[in-house]
Amino acid sequence: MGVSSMNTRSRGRPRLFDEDAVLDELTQLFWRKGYSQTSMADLVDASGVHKSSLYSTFGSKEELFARILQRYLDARMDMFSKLVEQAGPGIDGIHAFLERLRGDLVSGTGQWGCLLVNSSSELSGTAPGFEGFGVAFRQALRERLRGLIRQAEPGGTASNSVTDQRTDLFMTFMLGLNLTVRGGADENEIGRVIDAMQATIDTWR
Amino acid sequence: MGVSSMNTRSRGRPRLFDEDAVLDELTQLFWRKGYSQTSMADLVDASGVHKSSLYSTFGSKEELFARILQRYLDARMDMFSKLVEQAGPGIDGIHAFLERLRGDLVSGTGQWGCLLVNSSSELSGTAPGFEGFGVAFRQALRERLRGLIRQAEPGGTASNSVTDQRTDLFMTFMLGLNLTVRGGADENEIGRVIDAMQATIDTWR
DNA sequence: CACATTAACTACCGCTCGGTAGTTAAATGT
DNA sequence: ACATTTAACTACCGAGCGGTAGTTAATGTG
Repeated sequence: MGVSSMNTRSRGRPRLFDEDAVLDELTQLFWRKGYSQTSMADLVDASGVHKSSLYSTFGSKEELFARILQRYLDARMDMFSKLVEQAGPGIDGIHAFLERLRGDLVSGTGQWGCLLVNSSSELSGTAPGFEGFGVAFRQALRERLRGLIRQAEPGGTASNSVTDQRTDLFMTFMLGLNLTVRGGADENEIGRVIDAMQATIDTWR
Repeated sequence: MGVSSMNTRSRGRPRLFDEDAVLDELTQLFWRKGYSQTSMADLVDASGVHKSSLYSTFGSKEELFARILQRYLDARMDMFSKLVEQAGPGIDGIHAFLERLRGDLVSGTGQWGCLLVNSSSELSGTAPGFEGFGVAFRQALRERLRGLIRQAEPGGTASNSVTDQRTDLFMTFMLGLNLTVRGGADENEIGRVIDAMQATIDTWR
């Protein structure tokens, strides 16, 4: 048993593309255009991977999208967890959290909103197998946001029910903000909306 | 010139279908399934009107949808204007407004969210000719909500900037609420979200 | 080397999509 | 009665859709 046993590659011809890099590319397409407006031909063009390779690697378009959604969910929840960590304690932590978002929403992929939010809206009422996912994603998001709000009350001054209410309000605000951004709001409108929430959060002191 | 001159029908063969009734029917389809997931075949089946009649009456699918969107916008803004009237003055008026919504969102067409919100999310980043519509619709909605919030401050106790901030917050909340509803939230989750907003509004007294 | 395994690549399939030409039917105008 | 106008209805089109069979090209294994 030499070191070569560690370096065991899979048997046949090796992949010419990096799976993660391709998934990143395809994620952006679905994110920007939505599920049903993105064709397999689009995915082929964007990735440079031939169609049958996509199918043999990821299965059907629906399976591919399900995997991309899960991947995106994991990444986004990790990101939120870290943002909550970095936010710091106290009401100022929530302020910092929101200010961090402000910069991300006006350019780049931020303009497309959140893939989970968009998909939860698009797939409702049509897609089989995606019904429960909107509920699940909001639960995951709520957990993180509850952590953010909870650590803003170091002395335990707020009751659980107050924390829960603030969490629900904050999450609903986050959803609405994402929708505003995706709906084509300019930097001014986005700024005003965030300012409005910051003012409300300030009353929690 | 007898009375018959008042009863002047158009020259050719009369329509067998009622245009408004058909538009109502098609609106529900687009509302539930979204624009791109609704095919012309779906529209034919739902309306009972033959395909070429739909085309000769409404033009292309895109034109038909644009008309339905405008129609829906007008109807919804009328509805909101009336809801604001009925709400009455004071903070209790806003409470009443929200309570009125609570019942509408748990069943029937309310479960599908708002066609304008859904479409503003779906059409962003793909649809040509629909870019500015999300901004326009949020402006129209904001005007109504500003009226609601303004009439809750009879003594002029709040400055314009405070009114504007509350309006932005309330509108963002409304968008998030619609998204939550369309995302498959049950009556409990919807109730909690509305409760959270009611609590915030109560601090405006 | 032959062989098994896996991926790249080509070519194609059946179906649905949005859209339209052409014909028949029902009303009005002269 | 006859022409005109408008709508209902039939039949069809080219393009794009998601998906697949079959072949060629690399790799590891014996």
